[in-house]
Amino acid sequence: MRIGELSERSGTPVPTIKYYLREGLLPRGERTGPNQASYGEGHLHRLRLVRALTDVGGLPIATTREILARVDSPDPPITHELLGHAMHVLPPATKGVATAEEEDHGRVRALFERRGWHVHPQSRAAADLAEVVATYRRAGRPLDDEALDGYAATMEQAARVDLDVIGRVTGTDEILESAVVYSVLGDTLMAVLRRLAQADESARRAGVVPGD
Amino acid sequence: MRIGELSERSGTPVPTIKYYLREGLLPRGERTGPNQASYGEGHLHRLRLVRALTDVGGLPIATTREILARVDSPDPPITHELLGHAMHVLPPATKGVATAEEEDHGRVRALFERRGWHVHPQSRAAADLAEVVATYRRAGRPLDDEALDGYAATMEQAARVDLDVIGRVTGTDEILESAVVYSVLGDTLMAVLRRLAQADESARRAGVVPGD
DNA sequence: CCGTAATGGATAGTGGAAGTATCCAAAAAG
DNA sequence: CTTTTTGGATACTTCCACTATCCATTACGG
Repeated sequence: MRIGELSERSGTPVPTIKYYLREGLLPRGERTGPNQASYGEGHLHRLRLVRALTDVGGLPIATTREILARVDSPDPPITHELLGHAMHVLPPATKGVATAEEEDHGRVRALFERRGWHVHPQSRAAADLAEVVATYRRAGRPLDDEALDGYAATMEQAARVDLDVIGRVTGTDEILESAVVYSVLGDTLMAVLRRLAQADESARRAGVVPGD
Repeated sequence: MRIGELSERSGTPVPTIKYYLREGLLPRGERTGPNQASYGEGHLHRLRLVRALTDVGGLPIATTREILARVDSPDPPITHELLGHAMHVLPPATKGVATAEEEDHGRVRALFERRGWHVHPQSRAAADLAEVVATYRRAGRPLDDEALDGYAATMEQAARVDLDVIGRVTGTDEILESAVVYSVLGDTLMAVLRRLAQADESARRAGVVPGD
């Protein structure tokens, strides 16, 4: 197909597709003449993936390009760590603006200890967590250990659902892509479901009989 | 205090504080002369709140202003629905770019039914959820009912932790602000904890003995 | 007391991100 | 055989979140 059909079928304007081609988010089509190229179903799939990650996942274009490059790279992730590897592909959850104090890092290490989490305390994710903990504190709403444990336990459950869902995907080369999709869109999904669950729980506690 | 100290104590550059004053995110200080004004601890608190919501919560300036305006407004939220009300103050979780089909809305209604959620299917949050469900589908990774239920159950648990934490806050006028902080920063916290829990769960399933 | 620095407030400018618009000669379509 | 579309390059636009500059005052340090 040519770019017009790609645009039609994906709902993306032609100039935007050209922009993604320039930026390397979408591979060029196969050249068939001086001003002709042909795109396949793979291009359409990739384009839909880009829109999902950027529009709903909220990823910047530059981050999306890096993630896709790693998803495409044929270097062999050891099967045994394929899923753990997929996590490395993911974008950082924070912008790294606030800086955490030793106090916050200590609380993060203690949390890992309590939950038996197998995570290197120097990892990027651990630093992100300390940053978020520090932000709660500075905003005047510190998180106590009970709350932190409660949220951690909740996310353990979410992670089990994630891995179950990803585990259902067959095809080694599809696993990495699906891990990215489920993880990135998962953040947005969690946020939306959490708002709904909050509203419901709030009504429930206010004494509104469910199903009323 | 004057603007220099406010800047010092909050870690925010003076020009940025002036920008927030212009944009109405921070109330003006009390005028004490033609070019002098004095700020109090309340201003410092508000400034830290703004930085928490924008830097770590990722909210745009305009959204932050609207939220703060509602937090400030003294119109009486009925105690019985104060927490549910707080949810209305919150920003939408999606940008409303993708459009869901009837199929997606149907799945959302069915989910509400299965979980006994007390939510109006025409609400903004329900539309957001349908949009996210549609995005998974278009990205070629549809969510089945089992996964959706699993995530919903997880977020019910998160919401219970949220309401427990918010419930510990005393002082009626503080509750709305804390509900906003916990909800907004909670999204980021969930995302970070989920990455960590995913990595741990992934290692666990790969046969790495925990605590090894 | 006096020179330097900081202040409140207004107005203008910057830099990055994500597209849009325009142009072109060469196909393609009706 | 005229009109539209195409691939590709280059230039332009819009929005956002700040920064910089300016100015007539205070405030501060020696």
